[in-house]
Amino acid sequence: MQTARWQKPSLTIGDVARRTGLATSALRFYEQEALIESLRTPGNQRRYARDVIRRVSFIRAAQRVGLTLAEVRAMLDDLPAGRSPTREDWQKLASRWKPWLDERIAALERLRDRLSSCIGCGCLSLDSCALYNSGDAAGSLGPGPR
Amino acid sequence: MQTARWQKPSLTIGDVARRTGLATSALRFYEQEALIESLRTPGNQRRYARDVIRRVSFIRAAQRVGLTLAEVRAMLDDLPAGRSPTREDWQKLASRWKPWLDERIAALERLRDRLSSCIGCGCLSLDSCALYNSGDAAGSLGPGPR
DNA sequence: CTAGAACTTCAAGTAAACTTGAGGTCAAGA
DNA sequence: TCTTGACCTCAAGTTTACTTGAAGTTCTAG
Repeated sequence: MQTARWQKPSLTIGDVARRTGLATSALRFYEQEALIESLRTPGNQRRYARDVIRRVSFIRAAQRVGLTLAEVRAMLDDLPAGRSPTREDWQKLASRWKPWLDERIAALERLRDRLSSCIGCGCLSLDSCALYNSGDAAGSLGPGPR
Repeated sequence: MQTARWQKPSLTIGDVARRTGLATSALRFYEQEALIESLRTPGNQRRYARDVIRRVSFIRAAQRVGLTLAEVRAMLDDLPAGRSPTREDWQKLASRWKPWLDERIAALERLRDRLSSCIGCGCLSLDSCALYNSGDAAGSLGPGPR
């Protein structure tokens, strides 16, 4: 077990795992994918700044709403590498991604509302139902795996 | 090319592919996964009822908002196999899935609003920012691939 | 100083959702 | 009838997002 004896900004990978709820293997994977960073001790063990916990939380939150890690990386690349992000950095990130988020929210609401309206309308054949007859058909997700 | 000479409810796999925007391989895969059904010609080729197009559209809409195929199958299993779905069938399906959809919509809105509020709040360190300090950390997605 | 928990790398495995390819059959217009 | 595009099956490949395992190293409490 790691005790918090050092006041230096150096969390072990186990500390970060415990605080974020992720497995250490996932954190190593994220680092490999350039989503997070770490310093090394003389003995080659990873040490993380506290920032990383917030960064990981953000990654998970974004993933949970359907962004891929590649998309998350694209988002995080809008933030500066060395320094703390400024308001302008966030402005850029947010304006870039708000339309995407809005679109996704709208799609979800459409599905939900269609489901509900199908209950209300009492259509038995469903031929004229809004749920079905709505240009949602095409492969707007593209090919490949999800 | 298939001409629409028969008025029978029998679309070829190519017809369905064209109308839904999916690849034929995807349709075969869906059938293998028991998401859709087909009849066979004497020559062993698939023939689909028109229903399948709406069913596929539904599957894609649900997938687009983040449901896995397993979840979609669970949804569709709420609908009867042989007969057309009644209002009660839809009622059951909708009441089952509305909370899930509501939760997902809320999560997306949270992410969007946090992003926006971060712009407005002008926090440079982001230590006290709502975006970061909000019990979103834990692995609520569970282990395994996405 | 030493036991053992925690860490290291690297290779390989896994699940989901398909796609691709090989090798062959079916069907409809010229 | 023949040709050719559309269809068939089955096996293997692909991507994403990780996990698991082996084999070895580091760190720290006792």
